Amino acid sequence: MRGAILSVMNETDPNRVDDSLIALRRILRATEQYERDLAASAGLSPAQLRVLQIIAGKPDASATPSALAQQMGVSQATVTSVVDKLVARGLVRRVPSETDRRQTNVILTVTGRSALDEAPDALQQRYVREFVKLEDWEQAQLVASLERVAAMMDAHLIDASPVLTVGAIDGKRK
Amino acid sequence: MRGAILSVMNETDPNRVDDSLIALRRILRATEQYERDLAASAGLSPAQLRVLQIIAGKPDASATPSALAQQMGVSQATVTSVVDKLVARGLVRRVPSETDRRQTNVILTVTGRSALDEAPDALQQRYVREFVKLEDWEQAQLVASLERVAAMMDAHLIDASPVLTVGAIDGKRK
DNA sequence: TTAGTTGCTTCGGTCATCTAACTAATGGAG
DNA sequence: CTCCATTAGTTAGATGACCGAAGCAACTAA
Repeated sequence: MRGAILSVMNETDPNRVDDSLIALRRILRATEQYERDLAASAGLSPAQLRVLQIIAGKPDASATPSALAQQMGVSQATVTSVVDKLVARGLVRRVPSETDRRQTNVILTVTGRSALDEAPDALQQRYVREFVKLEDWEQAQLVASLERVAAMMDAHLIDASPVLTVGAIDGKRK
Repeated sequence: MRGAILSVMNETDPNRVDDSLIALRRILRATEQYERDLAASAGLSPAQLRVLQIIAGKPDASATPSALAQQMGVSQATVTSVVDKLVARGLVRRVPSETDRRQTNVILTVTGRSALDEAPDALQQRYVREFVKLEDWEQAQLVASLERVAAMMDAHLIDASPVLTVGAIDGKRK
């Protein structure tokens, strides 16, 4: 790797910033890569998978397009097109809301549910397996650090809502 | 409820795995979002920016399409199209290799270089600013944790090559 | 009732990406 | 020195994600 490039120093060791950024990059890359493979093997695109996961994470297994858009950080128009595809595959269904007829609830079908079960969360798999092996204090440490980093990064970003399928985790450790 | 995995201490952790995954998700989302904003403000797409960064990170500010493809984890065809766009904007140039005429070197133009200078690395900006504020031990802690997580995630993935623009880092304060 | 707001879809684009050819150069086996 | 397999890149043709703007309902207030 590189190294001596930034040598001069005063207070903060620049290599540390560097190291942390590199580690972050690795994490990002690994995740992206994995997400792609995963989606591919499940016959779903990452975005489609994400929608399924978000919906599945809701208590009633349903969500409105606008909620999805917000959670995913994309526009409603985008959600519409992704949902279209999921509908076409019979993984979700659009059900008009009864309380407000402008709203549509996107709900999982049985097929969709099982498709999801086939495809574990992108981050999980390998990571979770390793994680549970750690000592208690190490886990706590990691969580604290990650949250710290997350806080540093998304400070201004509204609501980074966890998508993240608690369900899938439960499934594992039951 | 859950967490039967740990026994020793008070059964603190109501799902740490969860927490860590959520934090990770936040990090990913923040990064993606930021990358988009950034790219938008620089008039470049994320992929284009990434190519520029990788090239700039090379000692001679040049890289072959295949090298780019590998580092980015995409196909050569993709690189070709991204590079096409960069060429169209005059940010890079294709220069046939002299040693092997099958090869092409993609090099930064002056314009490309300055475009890059305008656009700091996606991860940096906010994150780095916060990072350097931390106490020394906290930084060390974070780095260790991040590396640990990275190792857990990319175990099998080859080469997570740091793209990451050493240049932009010392740009922060030299 | 009328006007404004909200939720969603439709439309027309751009960009990233892929796989499958295809072209050109290289380099090794005869 | 001549073939041909291999390697580097590009071209072609698709699909998907995404966006902004425009359109349409349905709600909400005045």
